[in-house]
Amino acid sequence: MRADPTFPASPPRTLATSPFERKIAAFLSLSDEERSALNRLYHKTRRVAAGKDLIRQGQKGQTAYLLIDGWACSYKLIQDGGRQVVNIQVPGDFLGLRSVLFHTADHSVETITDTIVCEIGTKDLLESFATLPRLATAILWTVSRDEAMVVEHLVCVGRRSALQRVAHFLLELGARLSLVGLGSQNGYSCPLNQYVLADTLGLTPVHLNRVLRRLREIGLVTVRCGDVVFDDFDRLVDLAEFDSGYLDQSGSLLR
Amino acid sequence: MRADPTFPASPPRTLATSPFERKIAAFLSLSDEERSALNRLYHKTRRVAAGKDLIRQGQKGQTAYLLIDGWACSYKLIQDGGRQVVNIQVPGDFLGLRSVLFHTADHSVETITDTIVCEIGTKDLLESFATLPRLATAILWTVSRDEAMVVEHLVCVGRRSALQRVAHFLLELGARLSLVGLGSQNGYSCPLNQYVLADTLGLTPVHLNRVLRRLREIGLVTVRCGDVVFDDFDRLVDLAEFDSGYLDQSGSLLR
DNA sequence: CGCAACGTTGAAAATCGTCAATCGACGTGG
DNA sequence: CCACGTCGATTGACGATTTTCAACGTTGCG
Repeated sequence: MRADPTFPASPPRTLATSPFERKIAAFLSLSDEERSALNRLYHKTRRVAAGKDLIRQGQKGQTAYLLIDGWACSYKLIQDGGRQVVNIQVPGDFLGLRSVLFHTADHSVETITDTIVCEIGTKDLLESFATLPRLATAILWTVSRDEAMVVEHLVCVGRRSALQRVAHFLLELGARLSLVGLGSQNGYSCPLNQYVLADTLGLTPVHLNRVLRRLREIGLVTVRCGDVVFDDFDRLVDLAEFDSGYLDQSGSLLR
Repeated sequence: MRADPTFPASPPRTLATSPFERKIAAFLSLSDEERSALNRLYHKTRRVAAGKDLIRQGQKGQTAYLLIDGWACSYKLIQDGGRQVVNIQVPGDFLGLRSVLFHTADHSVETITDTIVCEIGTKDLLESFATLPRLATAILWTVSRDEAMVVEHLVCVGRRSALQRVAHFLLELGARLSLVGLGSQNGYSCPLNQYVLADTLGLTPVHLNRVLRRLREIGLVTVRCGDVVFDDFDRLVDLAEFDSGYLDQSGSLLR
């Protein structure tokens, strides 16, 4: 196992108790008061089956969620029936946070596996800004980080070949999962089927399948049966021109 | 001039004095106290020549700016020397706001025309959250709206044909310019050359040129000599499947 | 004049999508 | 138990889109 700054080998060690605290631990640490106020924002915890729309594009007055366990994806529909998956969400990520300030949801969120989610009281959240400005900053950081990920996704789809795109995506997902202890440089468990991957990467399922085959044949990565196995991590990073700088925001402005 | 909700015919009438106030006027109106606190955040106003990098990817401790006059674009470089333009900025837009909370800038911002920009004291901005929570909400809204635009851009590049992509982009830009009184359903003045357009839309300049020719030949839109002229607005909206819902956030949660 | 930036075009090649079909795994109802 | 349908993965053949390479025209400017 090499010490590569582009890929954290182990999850950060923190004593954070909630998923959100864990997520922002690299950015700032909350006071006890902020911590307890935060816990009051978590409402019902719900189990949601795989393949359900949690948030529906065009829906008014939506709620936001925190993803506790399982996988989800956010996507936008287009008129011909296709869709573009904007982001894959893994445990610790917010769902629908971006458009809490919008009247109607501008995207949908669908569960990919069975999940456990936690409702966020968005009105409480906004009102808590008055007493907890550092919380406001933390939320702003979260939204900014999400945007950074979408931007990198855009770069991938706009300017990389299909081969690089797929490689880059698999590496990025691995890096994100490593941050929460669900992946390593060897690989990770991944419940995404080829249709979701294709919708994410702006490819057709058929072409994605061929690209995956090629990546497997040249000995870089194997995606099969719900597992991603990095056969040659270094060469894969090289091919994808992967640099996790936009993910690794540790040591930020505030502490 | 038809009354089409997808394209505001005239800019909103407000008495807002600063570009940022004008921008968020549809979302919330600020008190006098908030207004004056906001004005204290505006530092030096600078003139910047066309073609300069205002923010450079990888730079540490960057400043954010408000674009007062002129055009700019934010982009990310890729290793082979190419780039992906993430967004075009027009008067009233922020530059570099997304990564104020990041140690190093994750993207670059380049001026396209001669511009006038205004430095934002980002530390003051974050500190002002303590006394002005509504300002925090407004900033969060701004970042969320920017993200919504990037998401729509991603959908364009990932799932639309080159023809639709170009048409959609020209319409979106028109809608944004209309909001600040710089465009209409007839068209607008546009200083973007074909290289910038190509880098924005994930196409080669050569192919972009052919697409523009086709759009002109079928009588939809003419892009020439720094002007965009909508020859058949309705058919263009139809082709692009354009729906400005993600831009028009008027009537939001707060007032 | 000569150079540089931008726009334009043609021809050939590579990439990617579409259509159609097959295969295996899995669950469900008869 | 088995037939059947569904879902996801896979492959081939073909066609469309997009890129690449190369060249040329125009404009503006030192």
